[in-house]
Amino acid sequence: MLSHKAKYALKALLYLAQQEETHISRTIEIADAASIPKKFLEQILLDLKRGHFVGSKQGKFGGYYLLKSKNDITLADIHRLFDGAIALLPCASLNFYERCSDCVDESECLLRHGLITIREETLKAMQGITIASLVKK
Amino acid sequence: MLSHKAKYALKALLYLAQQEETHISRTIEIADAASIPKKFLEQILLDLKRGHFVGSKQGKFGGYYLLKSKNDITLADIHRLFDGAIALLPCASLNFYERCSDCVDESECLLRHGLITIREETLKAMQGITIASLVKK
DNA sequence: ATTAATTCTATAAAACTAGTAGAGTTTAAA
DNA sequence: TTTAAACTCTACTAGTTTTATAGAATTAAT
Repeated sequence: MLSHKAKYALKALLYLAQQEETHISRTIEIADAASIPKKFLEQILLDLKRGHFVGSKQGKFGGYYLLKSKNDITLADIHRLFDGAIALLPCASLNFYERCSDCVDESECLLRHGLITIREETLKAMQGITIASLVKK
Repeated sequence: MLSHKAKYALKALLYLAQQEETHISRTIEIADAASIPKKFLEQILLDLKRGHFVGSKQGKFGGYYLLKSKNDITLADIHRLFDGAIALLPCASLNFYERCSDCVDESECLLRHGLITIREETLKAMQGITIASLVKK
């Protein structure tokens, strides 16, 4: 399941993607339009900025705008940024790999093989969903 | 990501699936073989019993055994029993449907459509992984 | 009776989540 | 140069969930 943070991030990105290219959106504007607590959204937008998905302009008349193309922001990207690994266990993860403490021999683990298959399929599906594809629907 | 409970449940089921059909496994035996805290495993096995995946025999020489065929226990089943919805948001879930409190018009939600697609693909993949398929690898 | 097992309920510590608070910084414009 | 409006940053908190642990009750075989 997605955290609220990830869900709010996606809603915010969808909002930004629907504005004109040159438009700069204030936090409060996004928060109101997408029903997101403003102070919470502030943190989320900063995370999205640190992830180089959005850019910001500070000061009066400042705000946020899409930095990456909406075709290049995938569900997988946002999941990883806010909720971490796509895989069901760290030992089956590409970007968040970690060994299981209770694992004797990883290469012999029956579970891991299946979970890697799942990760491959889920990742492919999640990379197929972009902000652009969501807006078009 | 899977909870430890779900992971332990899968490891326990894999252990049971590798025993002879008539064999009854004690909790401590499974716990030792699969490196699972015994008292924690007790709860998990009870959950699996209530979910009709395993059966039990009480008293001396009692223990647990597979109730369902290992071909009929899927990763999706275990995920749902211990970790709930397969979908990334409750509004995109089949078995754990719930409306988003911040949603104005669900049929208009851009996010939901994409998440339903993901759920369909993930579910199909997870239903393809059975205890039997994991043991065979 | 005794032993060995499951079953049940309660508890507790740690981690995580969701959200809030408030001070600081930056920028545009009057 | 002052003011207003915005982003930026750090800390905090309340609540929930997770991961167990403890111990008593029940069941069944010998």
